[in-house]
Amino acid sequence: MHSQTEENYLKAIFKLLEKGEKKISTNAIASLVETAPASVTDMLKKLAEKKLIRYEKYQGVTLSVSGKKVAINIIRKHRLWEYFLVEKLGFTWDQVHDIAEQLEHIKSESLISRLDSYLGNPRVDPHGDPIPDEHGVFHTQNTIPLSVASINSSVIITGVIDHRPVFLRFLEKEGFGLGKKIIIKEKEDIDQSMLVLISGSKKLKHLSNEIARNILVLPEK
Amino acid sequence: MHSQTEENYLKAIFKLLEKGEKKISTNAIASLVETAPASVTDMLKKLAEKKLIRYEKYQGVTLSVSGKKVAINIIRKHRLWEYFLVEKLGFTWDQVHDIAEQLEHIKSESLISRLDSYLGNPRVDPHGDPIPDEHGVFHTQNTIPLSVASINSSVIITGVIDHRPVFLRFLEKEGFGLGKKIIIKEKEDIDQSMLVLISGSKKLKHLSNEIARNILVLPEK
DNA sequence: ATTATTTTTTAGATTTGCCTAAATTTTATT
DNA sequence: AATAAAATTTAGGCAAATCTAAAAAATAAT
Repeated sequence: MHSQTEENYLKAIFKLLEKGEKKISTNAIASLVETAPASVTDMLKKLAEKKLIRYEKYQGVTLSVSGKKVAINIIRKHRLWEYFLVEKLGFTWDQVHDIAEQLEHIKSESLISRLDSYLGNPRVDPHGDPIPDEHGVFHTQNTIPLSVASINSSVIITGVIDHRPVFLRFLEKEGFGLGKKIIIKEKEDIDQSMLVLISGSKKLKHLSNEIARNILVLPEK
Repeated sequence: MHSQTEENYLKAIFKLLEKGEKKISTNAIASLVETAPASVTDMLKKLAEKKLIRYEKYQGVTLSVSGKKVAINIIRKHRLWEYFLVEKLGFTWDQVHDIAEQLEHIKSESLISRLDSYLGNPRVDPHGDPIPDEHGVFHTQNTIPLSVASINSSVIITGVIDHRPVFLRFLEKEGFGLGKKIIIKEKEDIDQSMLVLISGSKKLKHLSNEIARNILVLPEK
């Protein structure tokens, strides 16, 4: 079995790989797991010995097949628990991250498989992030950042990039919850900010490009 | 905050106190937490410094008020999670201990209070053990071991003393689940074994005294 | 009341994960 | 290409929780 710490490192590496980078830097990992770079080096050696990552000094790391499996499983557990917390216990989407961060390390195959069925095998968590299935497969949709949606098009909010509670609460307050349908009415050349209409509502909302880039949407039809 | 290990020591001490002993021995704790006595001594010093226990060398330990509070809260969490695992996820009563042993250390007040309401504020866990309320109060019933129930009396099974999965599976297989009503038909002088009738069933079941002592019942009327 | 046994504690090490400071390597800049 | 800056690794240590072996204290047995 792997320690919680090992699992957190693998998850961090996976997230960095997912974000685009091919080779992952020590510093990037350090900032994700909130520890000193020197500690990361220690852990990388350990993970390499266990064949969970491929690692050569100064050259960055990548996940091995088994390391990737562990990482995906942690993400699966994290997202299933988040779904549980929101759908069954009534938490809001800005409150669940820290609790799921603990729950994701509970070790029991049968627990997760039962939880998955109990929840109805959800495909996405409360932030719209895909929940990998029991084989580690992500079923993703073709979403785009709201910032690149074309003018006059109609889109559905399916996720967020920024997961900070403060951002999530802002969206909630302004009516930009998951599943909401919006129409892009105007876009300023100067700063790429946009005026949008939330389906059902009367008044236009103004969104900076900074914010629009952090909202994922599915174009309609 | 306290470490998981500290929580486990406090829980162990609480359980020993609950079982009758006034002063708790190092060896008893060692066997409950499955560690060497020397390790227990180390931890006792640490817990005493934190004022969670009262400890004098060679004299055993007792819990302080704050230590007791921590212990009861861990037990509350353990039992609520066991209830969840059985009632919501469909586990059987012999499968939930090890998973709850992990879940009990998740730190979040709001999680437990929401879980408690979600489950309908249950009073007892799947083994019939009382679940302390949010103030740490146990609401107990006047149960007795089946072994001392009087002949021809009718009783309801409300709990078990032995929690080993092998014992629980035996009870389940023989039809002695929680809530079952049974009548004591005969009692052998020689070994105190008894013949009982499970309500609804036709044939008498034989129970050794050893087993009857590990079944808790509520006498009817 | 002495001796023997059991229990408990101390002493000294080990493992895991972390740290700071210094050294090394890589990358960027002139 | 040489130097400056940034990133990474090594070295040496620390804290938590554990262990074994040896010493000390408490309890039991003669």
